[in-house]
Amino acid sequence: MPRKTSSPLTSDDWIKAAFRNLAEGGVSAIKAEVLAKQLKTTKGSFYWHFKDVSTFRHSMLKLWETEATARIMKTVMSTSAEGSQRLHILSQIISQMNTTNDYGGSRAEPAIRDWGRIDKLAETALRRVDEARLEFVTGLFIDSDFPPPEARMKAELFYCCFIGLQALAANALIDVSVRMNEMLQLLLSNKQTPVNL
Amino acid sequence: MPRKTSSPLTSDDWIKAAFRNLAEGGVSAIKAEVLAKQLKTTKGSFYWHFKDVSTFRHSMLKLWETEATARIMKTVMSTSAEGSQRLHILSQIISQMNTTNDYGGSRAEPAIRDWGRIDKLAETALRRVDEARLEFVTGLFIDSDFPPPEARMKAELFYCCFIGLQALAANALIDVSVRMNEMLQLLLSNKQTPVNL
DNA sequence: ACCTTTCCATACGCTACCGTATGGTATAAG
DNA sequence: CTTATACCATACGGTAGCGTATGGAAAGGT
Repeated sequence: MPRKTSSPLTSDDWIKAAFRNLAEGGVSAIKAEVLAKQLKTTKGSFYWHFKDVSTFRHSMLKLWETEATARIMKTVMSTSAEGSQRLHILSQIISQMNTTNDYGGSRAEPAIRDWGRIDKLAETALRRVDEARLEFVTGLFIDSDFPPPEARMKAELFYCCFIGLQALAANALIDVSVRMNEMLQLLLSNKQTPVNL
Repeated sequence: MPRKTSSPLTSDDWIKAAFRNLAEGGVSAIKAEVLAKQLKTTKGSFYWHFKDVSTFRHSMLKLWETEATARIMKTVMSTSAEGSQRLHILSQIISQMNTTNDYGGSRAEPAIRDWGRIDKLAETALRRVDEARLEFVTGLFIDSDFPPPEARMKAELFYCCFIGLQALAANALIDVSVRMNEMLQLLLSNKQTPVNL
C-alpha cells in the first residue's frame, strides 16, 4: 500500500510527540496507537522503531535525564555571573521555562515525578536528576560563601521550593518567579559570614 | 449462587481500598474489576454502590477534600500552643503523617495532585484544598506577629516547601522533618517586629 | 534491471476493562 | 410463610490497546 510521500519518521519524532502526551495526560497517555494516529501513521512504524511500549518509555526517560540535568547547568555556567548572582540567574531561568521547549517543558516534569512513584526505572532516573541538581545548587551556594553543610541545606530548601512551586503553578495560585526570588532572598539573607552587601 | 457469609460491603470499603490503589498506582489504577478482586467480590457489587467509575472517583475526591482540609487544622488548633508554636506543631504533624492512616496517607496526595493535571474536578478540588491550607498557614504566621502580606508570602513558601518535600520524600534523598524545621526557622528568623526570643 | 534495506500499512488474536442485564440469595418486616 | 429489599454473582457485548506477522512500496547500491 502507498508509502508516505513525506520524509520518514525518526525515533525522535515519536519521542517528542510522546512528551507532549506525557505532559498532558501522564505516563498512561503514552500509547502506541494513539501516537501513531497523531503522527498520521500506523503502529507498524512504531514497532519498527521500538521493541515495545515499555522500552519506548524508558528511552524517553533516558533522553529526559540528560536533558534535565545538563541543559540548565550549562546555561547558568555559560554566563559571566559569579557567586550568588548565578543563583539569581538560575532562579530566573527555571521560573521561565514554562510550557515551551521540546521534550515536554516544565509540564512534563511533574508527570515524570509522578511516574517515578509507580515505575522503578523512572524512580532511579528521577533520583539521579534530583541528586545532580542538588549538587549543582549546593555548589552555587558554596560559591556564595556558605560552608558546605549549610550550602547543602539551603540547596535542598531551594530545590524543594522549586518543586513545590512547579506543582502549584498549574493552579495559578502563586506567581512562580516572584516567590522564587523571595525564597532566594531569604536563603541568602542570613549568611554566617557576610562579605559584601 | 452463594451469598457472601461475611458482612456486606459499604461504599466506604470500596473507597478506602481505592485510595490504596490511588496511592500506589495513580488515578489510572482505580478500576472497578481490580477493586472487586481485591475485596474478594465482583463488580456487580461495585455497580450497585456506584453509578460508574467516573462518579466513584469523584466521590473519592469529595471525601479527600474534606479530610485533607479539616483534619490537620483541627489537630493543630486543639492544642494549647499559641503563636509561632503552632507552626512548629504543624511542621511536626505533616512531616510524620507518612504512609499510615486511611484515605491514602501522604502517598495519596501527590497522586491526587497529578490527577488534577488531567481532570477538571480534581483540579478544582485541589485548588480549594490548597487555598484553604494557605489561608490557614497565613493565619498562623499572622499570629506569629507578621503583617498579613508578609505572612501570606511566608505561608506560600512554607507550603511550597512542604509540597516539594512531599514529592521528594519517596526518593528518601531528604529528611522531611529536619528540613521542614529548618525552613520554619528560616521563615521565622527575620521578623520585622521582633517581640520575644 | 535486480536486489537489499529501510520504512510503513493492514490484518489478526489476545487481554483488560467498561457498563448492562438479569437473576440469585440472605435477611428483615409483615 | 410470604414478600420485599438490599446486596451480590454471572454472563454478555463492546472498546481500546498490546504485540505479531506479513506483505508491500520507496530508494539506493551494484
